[in-house]
Amino acid sequence: MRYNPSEIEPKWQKQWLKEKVYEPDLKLAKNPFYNLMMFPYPSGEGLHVGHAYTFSGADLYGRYQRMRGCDVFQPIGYDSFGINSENYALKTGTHPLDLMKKTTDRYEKQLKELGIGYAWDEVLSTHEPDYYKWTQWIFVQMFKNGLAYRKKASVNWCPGCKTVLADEQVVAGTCERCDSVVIKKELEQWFFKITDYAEKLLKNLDHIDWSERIKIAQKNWIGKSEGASIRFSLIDVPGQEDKKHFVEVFTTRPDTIFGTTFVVVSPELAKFWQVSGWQAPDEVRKYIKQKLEERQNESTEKNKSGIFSGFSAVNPANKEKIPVWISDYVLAGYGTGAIMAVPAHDERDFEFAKKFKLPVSNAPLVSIDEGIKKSGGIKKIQFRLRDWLISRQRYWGPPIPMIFCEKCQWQPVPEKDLPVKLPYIKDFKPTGTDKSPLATDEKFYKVRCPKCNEWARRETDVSDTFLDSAWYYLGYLGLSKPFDEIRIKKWLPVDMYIGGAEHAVLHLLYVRFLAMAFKDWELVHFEEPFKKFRAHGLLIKDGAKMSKSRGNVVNPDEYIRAYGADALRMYLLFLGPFEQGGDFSDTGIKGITRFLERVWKLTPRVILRVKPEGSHDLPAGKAGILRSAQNDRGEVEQLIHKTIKKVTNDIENLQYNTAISALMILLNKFEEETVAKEDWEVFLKLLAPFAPHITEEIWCGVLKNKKSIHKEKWPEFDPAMLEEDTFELIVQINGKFRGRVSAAKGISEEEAKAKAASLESVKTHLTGKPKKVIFVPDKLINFVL
RNA sequence: GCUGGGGUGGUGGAACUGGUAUACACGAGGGACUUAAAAUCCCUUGCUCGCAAGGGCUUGCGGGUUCGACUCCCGCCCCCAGCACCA
Repeated sequence: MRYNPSEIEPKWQKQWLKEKVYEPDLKLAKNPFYNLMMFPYPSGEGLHVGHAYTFSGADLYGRYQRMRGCDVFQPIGYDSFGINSENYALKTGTHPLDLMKKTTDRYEKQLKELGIGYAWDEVLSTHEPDYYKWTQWIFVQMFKNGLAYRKKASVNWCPGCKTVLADEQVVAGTCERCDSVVIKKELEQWFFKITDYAEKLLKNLDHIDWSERIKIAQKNWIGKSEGASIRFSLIDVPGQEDKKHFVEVFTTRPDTIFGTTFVVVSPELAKFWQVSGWQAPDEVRKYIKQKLEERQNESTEKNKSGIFSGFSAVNPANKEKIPVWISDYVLAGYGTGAIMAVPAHDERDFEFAKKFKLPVSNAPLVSIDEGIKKSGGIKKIQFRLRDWLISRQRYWGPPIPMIFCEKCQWQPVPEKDLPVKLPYIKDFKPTGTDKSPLATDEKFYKVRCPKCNEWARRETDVSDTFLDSAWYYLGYLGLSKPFDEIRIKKWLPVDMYIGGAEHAVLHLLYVRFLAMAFKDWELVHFEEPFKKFRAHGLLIKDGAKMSKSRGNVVNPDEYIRAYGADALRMYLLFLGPFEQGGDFSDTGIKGITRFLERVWKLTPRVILRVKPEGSHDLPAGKAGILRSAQNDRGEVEQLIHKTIKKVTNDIENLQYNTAISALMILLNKFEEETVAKEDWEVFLKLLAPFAPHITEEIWCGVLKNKKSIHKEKWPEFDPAMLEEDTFELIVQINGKFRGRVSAAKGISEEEAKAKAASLESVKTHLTGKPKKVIFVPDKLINFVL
């Protein structure tokens, strides 16, 4: 019988579903383990091989935990709301609602063909009213708790996606999604007050078990700076001579206060002064106007420009009169929008001073505390993190559940009226204005005020997709009641979360923020939703990222068809360390196919307990010696225990590539031997998380076991078996390897010397008496000449 | 520029706490089987000098510490990811 994955794989996939192998009892599970992986957004192209890679790696971990005796909950769903899905709908001219059914069905089929062990009973899609009812409910709670507010601000606008974006979605001045250059617009929008949690978001990073690179990215993004806020009085401001004015700056270097030679303010702050009565000279007005316009259209230039305001400030520390400049190198949205410039200690200030021939002081430094004291400043902590802009002027998202009434102002939709259903709008194209397409549907937006019952207007923007995904791990526990206390206590926080590093300051930050809010509202008992998070690497092709534009995207379907899901999964994980990613090439998959075929072929030989065919006339060599040795069994048994240890450790550390190599080594050994059935069973169990179908077929189909191998107990190694009484003594001369010799453990230096000296290769090099001998017990001996 | 990760054979990649560099695969070459091919099995395979025995060299580059360095220290170069005028 040949190994035929296309026959056995679908068979077991069906059987597993039927037996509910991957459906733990959410209420009664005794040993819960929540194994979560980032859910995909269903793109029209279907699942690609990158998904296959990450899901295989995460599934392997879950399978391992199941065999370790855990009730593993491994759910899946679709991040189906949002601009990505909507854009695809626009491209194909299909309504996203009609599209979703088709695409999620396709994903489900593909995921099942990969043999990922999901709890399909709990599958969810964020665009379904059952789900977004709770997304909206969370919005309402945010509003009621003062964490959702409206503010007119200069916000990021993506001309490609025709909507505003959060700071986190702007990558190097361009849209994270469509690469358009993001511009600034002055708009009134909904924000979530993530900054309230800046300190906690930062502090908790110290104790959560997350991939280091994600923690660092979040730390930088939150960007805590400790410094001082210092006031500089302004003198002779034209048009304001009669009043006392000052400018407040934020600095992390109050110790350099005596070196301050000028003050710089952002064009935005200058504009504000102008509006407040400052009569600026014409060329200054012109400059401000021009810079403000530029900031609308392009990301900030590094070429510093600037202009003298015409008036001065007083350095509070030494009472020196210094000029006030206006420049675009000072940001409006950070600190106070004004800085004290210390060219002697700040590269940017130095550059600016050089360009405009401003003085550079060499005044000495003082201590930070003294600097603050002398300048009359106060200590201040400043974060780089800004509030989360949550509204989107698009169609395909959960309508923001708010109503505006002229009399009562903003009112949340009463909870009993949730969900606010997204109406089916035929023309769902973004309008390009600051209004969502929902604003064209009078039936939708014309409502009664929930408070006074007068006619009012419903909010027509939808919320950011990242709000949908910021709580989905709760949704899997049951959409009828996602905050069910018993289930939450049992399953959360999530034991293991695996996903992409690209979400470091997006999803992974938002999801922590929401959990902290939930904790404060006493909905959950944890601040941190994921005990452990690991970022997987990126699967690349020919050294480059896979992308549609490069045309190097690999579809997993054809590989499943040609080699089977087991081979594909195992091959992907063999490419490199899971946290580092790998380079996909289709030649390497053959190696895994050969391996699985050899596993398949060895099975009948194990049952019959025969040596491999043709073993008698194998040439003497590694194999020949092994067979003739008396202690065959001992050596094989030791290797089995070594392999159990290695595979176990490697899975724990997500080093699947080396675990697979250890399994290959064991198989190579088995092929030279007569294998005992119990040893073979150990091997199959170790292989089961890597290749779930073939191992199940052998386990149940060939070996006639009743219970699925995936519910079997993970093998344990006996540490005593790993102890050896002999070791390979390494012999070096001048630190260079010259040979090795087997020796009993614990031999003395003298014995080792004698043993080493008897080696031919040593004799030829050991000329004369060594100056020194280095002896490392049970390891090596080094003669220094 | 800053932060993090990395640079090892023809390729993907191994290597404990400083102690045999190149595990495991892929590819390549040779052989067996076959009418032939595929598949399979066996052997070889870091580079280099040598008929051979054997020698020399080799973990991005240059130094250092050490009996001994892929591993530690100093100085550089390159690649990937993130941040980027955050005062």
